[in-house]
Amino acid sequence: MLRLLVICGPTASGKTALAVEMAEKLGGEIVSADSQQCYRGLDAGTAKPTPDEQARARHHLLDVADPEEQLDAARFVQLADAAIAGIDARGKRAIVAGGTGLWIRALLRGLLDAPGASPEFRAALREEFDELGVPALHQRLQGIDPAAAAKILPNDRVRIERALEVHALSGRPLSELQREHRFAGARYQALIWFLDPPREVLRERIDTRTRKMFAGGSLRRETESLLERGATKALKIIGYGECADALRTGDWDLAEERTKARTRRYAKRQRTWFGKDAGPPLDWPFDAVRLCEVARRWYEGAPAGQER
RNA sequence: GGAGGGAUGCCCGAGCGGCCAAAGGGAGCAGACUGUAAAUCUGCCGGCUCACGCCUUCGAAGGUUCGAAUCCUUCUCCCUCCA
Repeated sequence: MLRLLVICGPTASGKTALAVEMAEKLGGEIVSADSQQCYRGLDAGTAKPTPDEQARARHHLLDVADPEEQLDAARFVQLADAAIAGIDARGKRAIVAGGTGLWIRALLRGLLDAPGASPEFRAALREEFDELGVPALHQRLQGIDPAAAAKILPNDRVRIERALEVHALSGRPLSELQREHRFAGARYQALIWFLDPPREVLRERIDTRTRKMFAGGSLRRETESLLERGATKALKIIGYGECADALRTGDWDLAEERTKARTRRYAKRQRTWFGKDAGPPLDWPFDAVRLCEVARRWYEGAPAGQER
């Protein structure tokens, strides 16, 4: 089984910088596991690796879709698998770096075998339940897949719709598929580094980054371009929606503050996720030189468990 | 100088005699997560307590009342209008 180094952690924790450094020192290429950096045209707002960073180390899965397209976890796994295979074939080392917990989990453990999202099915559901409300959807799920309904809260529209969709398209209840799958099988041998800076440090880094984001003109240009193209889905991404608001209201300070706050909450969710999935975080501050040695040994076949 | 309006929990803001430790929002804290995941959703959020509960809060000090964030008096500060 192929060996990978996975660098995860909350946004602004320094994943990119560490990944680039490791790639340079170890002869590696980076596979981005980021659900927003994969879109073209979203650079400043997603803190995508800069051209300079991309020149220092080869990156994969950046700019592989347009913002109006939907790149989901399953598609990500396909693309990442292909990228990793390519890296291996070139005799290089694959470094996965990113903050999208579900995507990393999916890459490492696979997703259950179920049909993909069906826009038609979702649209029909929306139409039918527009008036009735989300709890009514939950009621329906209760009748179809009680086990799934028990685990999904009555207002969680996204999950309820998905559970209904899986059943409607595959004929099997989602809860049953989940019971069989359980993320049980490993697809790669992964050395996982969870970057988790102290709260105050992360906050400061988020503030600084957001300030620069708004001070430079790129975020604004990118947002304007999204608005022109009607790529409204991208306005859900942290920073872009706030920027679009500011373009309308002129209140840039508010937009910046909101972006900072939203980023903080996002970072918290990431911490919660990785705290569970990735185990204890790396000591902070980390020693890149030592980590480099650790990674080298890992790629050379050191047994799991001795990677620290 | 005169006439009004206002001061509420970290912030904004509702409440205008009991059902008020005080709606709602924000921030903060914790958590869930199997093809939307930077999404979606949940809980906590004055103090003490595992809890029944107890204690201290609605600018300050007095007062009315069985009972006050809510009514009255004085004081402090803020805003608007007239001079």
